[in-house]
Amino acid sequence: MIEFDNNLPIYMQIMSYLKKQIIVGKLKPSDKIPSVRELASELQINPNTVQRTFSELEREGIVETRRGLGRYVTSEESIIMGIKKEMAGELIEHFIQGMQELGFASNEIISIVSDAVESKGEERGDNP
Amino acid sequence: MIEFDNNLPIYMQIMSYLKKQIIVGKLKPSDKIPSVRELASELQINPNTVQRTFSELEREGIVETRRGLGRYVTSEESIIMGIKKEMAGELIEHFIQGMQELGFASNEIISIVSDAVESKGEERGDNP
Amino acid sequence: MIEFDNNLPIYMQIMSYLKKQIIVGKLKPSDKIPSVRELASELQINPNTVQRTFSELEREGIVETRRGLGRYVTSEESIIMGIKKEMAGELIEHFIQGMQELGFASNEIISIVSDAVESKGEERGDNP
Amino acid sequence: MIEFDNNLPIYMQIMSYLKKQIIVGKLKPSDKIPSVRELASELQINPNTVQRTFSELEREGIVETRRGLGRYVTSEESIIMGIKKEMAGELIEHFIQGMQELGFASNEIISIVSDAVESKGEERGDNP
DNA sequence: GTGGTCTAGACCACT
DNA sequence: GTGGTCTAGACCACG
Repeated sequence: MIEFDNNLPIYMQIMSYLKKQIIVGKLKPSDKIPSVRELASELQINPNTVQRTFSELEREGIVETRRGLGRYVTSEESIIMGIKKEMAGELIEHFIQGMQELGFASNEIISIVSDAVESKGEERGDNP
Repeated sequence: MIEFDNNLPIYMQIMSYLKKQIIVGKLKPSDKIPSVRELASELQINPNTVQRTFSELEREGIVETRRGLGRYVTSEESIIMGIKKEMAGELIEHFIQGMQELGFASNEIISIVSDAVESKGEERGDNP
Repeated sequence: MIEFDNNLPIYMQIMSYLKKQIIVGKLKPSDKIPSVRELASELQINPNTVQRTFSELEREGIVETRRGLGRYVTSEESIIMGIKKEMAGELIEHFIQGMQELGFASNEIISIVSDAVESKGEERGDNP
Repeated sequence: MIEFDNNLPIYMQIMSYLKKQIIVGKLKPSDKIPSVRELASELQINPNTVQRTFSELEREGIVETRRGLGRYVTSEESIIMGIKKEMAGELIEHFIQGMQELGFASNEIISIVSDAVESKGEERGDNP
């Protein structure tokens, strides 16, 4: 289940949710993805909104439609790797540019990140 | 001059631009800030939009209006430090959560950031 | 093997494929055509889809069913000539109207077509 | 006013109509295009359908949205030339491939086109 | 005023 | 069953 954040369009939140599912391997290449109606009722949203999500994902080459059968995760792993790189690249770019604009020096940024991942890790028990 | 990104409200982009100016010290506490008309014509945007920017900044305590005199950056440095922390905190939170959702481990995140700040630094000649 | 274009119904793509086979003489009048099952497994599609293709072709008088024997290309050559004219007419009509709507003059259209058929011919070695 | 053809989605028909308007210069670079509501009421269709048309045109870089102001034809003429080439290229490709699959030889295709543009021209009085 | 999103519900073609 | 399109109407943020 997804918790929706009111500031971002729902269809984008589902897009990014599904992309992450694919990237971390919970949805594998050539897997069937839920139908529009299925996902809509599961997420308690309108089928049109789900439809839009899927259309966009298809435009990006991440899912493929087989007429009358349903939608499938693309079988081309290169595309999936591409999305991962793209999403990570955007995160990094946005983060570092933002920090530099706030006046943080390179070494400060690195040490802040180090501290943050450690405390995050502890939260999730990654750091026994 | 600001390059506007169409996905974000213009007034928010100006807000964050002005906040950064204050944080890095280009606008100092108690400095006068440009009038609505001035800024609007400089940025080629609707005065209403600038007006909204200022209202929001005022709501956050970052600028103060002195009737008949104009608007000024707050003189309370604690507020400015607060904004800096807040903006940095949001950046970090967003970044690390995003990277973890993409499946990156803590050490990967740190090394990616290290690489990125280095190459960024070189671009700008920070690393002689 | 046919490469399916997802934008057009599969049954129509097969229809047009079979019509062309007939027009160019690879399937001759009174030839037996493959059974539904055969064609379906050959093209890796649902038998229902093939069934539909055949029904439509039958409706147009292009194939005939002989009960218990199978389906055959019509023996009436006039029908075949008719299809050829019809398909060619549609192509031409669609093409010329489209080009004119794009603002191309008559002489431009002719010279573009001349250029195109020449380069196409070379590709296939028609122009030794 | 556009006459809608039931076989093609309305939003696509409007897209191609607007593209043609731009290509032939009835809509010029940087021209404002009608608002969603305007065009919807003019064409007697639902605003959502127009909205979709515009979104797609924007994705293709043909129109630009200025927040709160409206939509404008792109000012980059290179994009417009690109669409013209693309649309013409598709027409030609589709036409010639189709004719060749029907068994027409290169010289036949050329003479058929010549005949067709002449008669078309006469219809419209281009050939006094 | 503008565009962007969403819901609700319908119809259609395809497999 | 599947996806694709469309209508009707609503709400919101933006300028």
